[in-house]
Amino acid sequence: MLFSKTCEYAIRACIYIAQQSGEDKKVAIKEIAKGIDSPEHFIAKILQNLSKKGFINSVKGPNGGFYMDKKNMKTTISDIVLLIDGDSLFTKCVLGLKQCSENKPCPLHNQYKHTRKEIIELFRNSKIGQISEQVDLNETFLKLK
Amino acid sequence: MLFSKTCEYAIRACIYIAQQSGEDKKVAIKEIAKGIDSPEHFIAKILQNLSKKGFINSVKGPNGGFYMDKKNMKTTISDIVLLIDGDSLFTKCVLGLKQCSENKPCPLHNQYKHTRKEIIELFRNSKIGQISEQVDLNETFLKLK
DNA sequence: AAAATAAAGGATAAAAAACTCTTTTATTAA
DNA sequence: TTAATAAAAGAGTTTTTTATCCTTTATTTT
Ligand code: FES
Ligand code: FES
Repeated sequence: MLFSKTCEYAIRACIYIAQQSGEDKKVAIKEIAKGIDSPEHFIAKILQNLSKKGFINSVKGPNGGFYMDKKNMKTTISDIVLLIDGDSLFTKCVLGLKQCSENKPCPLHNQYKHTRKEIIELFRNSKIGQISEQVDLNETFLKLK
Repeated sequence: MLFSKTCEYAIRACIYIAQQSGEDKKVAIKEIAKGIDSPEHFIAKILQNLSKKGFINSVKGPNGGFYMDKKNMKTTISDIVLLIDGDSLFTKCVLGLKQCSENKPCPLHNQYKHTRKEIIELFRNSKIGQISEQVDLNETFLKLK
């Protein structure tokens, strides 16, 4: 498993919010939970955190909810992963050595470093705004029926 | 994190046993724990499991311990991962959708599938026997200092 | 045969991750 | 200005992962 459950939900939620909302249209927790098929109270906590860190925007009260402004549309998958799971996936030794380095590499280091670089690039190049468009076109999905 | 802690220890332990042991020379739990810098009682449990599944060989009593026969030298990292962590890393959706498929792909599926293939290949092509030789030559390491 | 050794097995404990519930605060609309 | 709404905040529970301890079994050496 690359990501924690929390991180999976966070990414799906961000994409959903980007796709469903606008400055005027907001989406409520309940709708998000349904839209990405996640536990309602759990995603609530995650959204709270994303909001506090400024990754998504929120408004309380009637007609309130979550939305994503232009700036936040540029957030990358990498940004979200770093916020939720930290940089372990990107920097830590795949076999759990205290640190990953070229001097004292683990037996998988030399092959794995290339794959890891690819992973990092992939997530760095994936912007929420652009991804949400694919979902909008029904090319990709955030939950299964 | 790609692997569970259990899986990291299991891989390191297998490589250590392959490198240190032979049909006549066996290594004890204590030495293994030191050699790969893992909790002694925890690695004991893991070795028990690896032994039961036939991934490593063991002998009880004085001068007993763990070793690895010719056949087990051919075990791959992939085999160990499948035993300990199951196939989630290789088959499950990276964003946690109920299933990963081409029909209903998640937003990361199309790029990620190539990376995943690389990961799978990398681990399938890494044989314990061959890896242990690198460690023997001090080219790669199982613990830091 | 007895004592010593080392893994196997089983039960438990601590920590982290996943998930839930209840109360409070901000905002809006009636 | 009151009632309703929806997120924020905080506390709590459950489950899984990580780790430890103790007893039993097998083997070997004395
Ligand atoms: S040292 Fe293990 S991945 Fe770099
Ligand atoms: S559907 Fe998500 S990785 Fe294939």
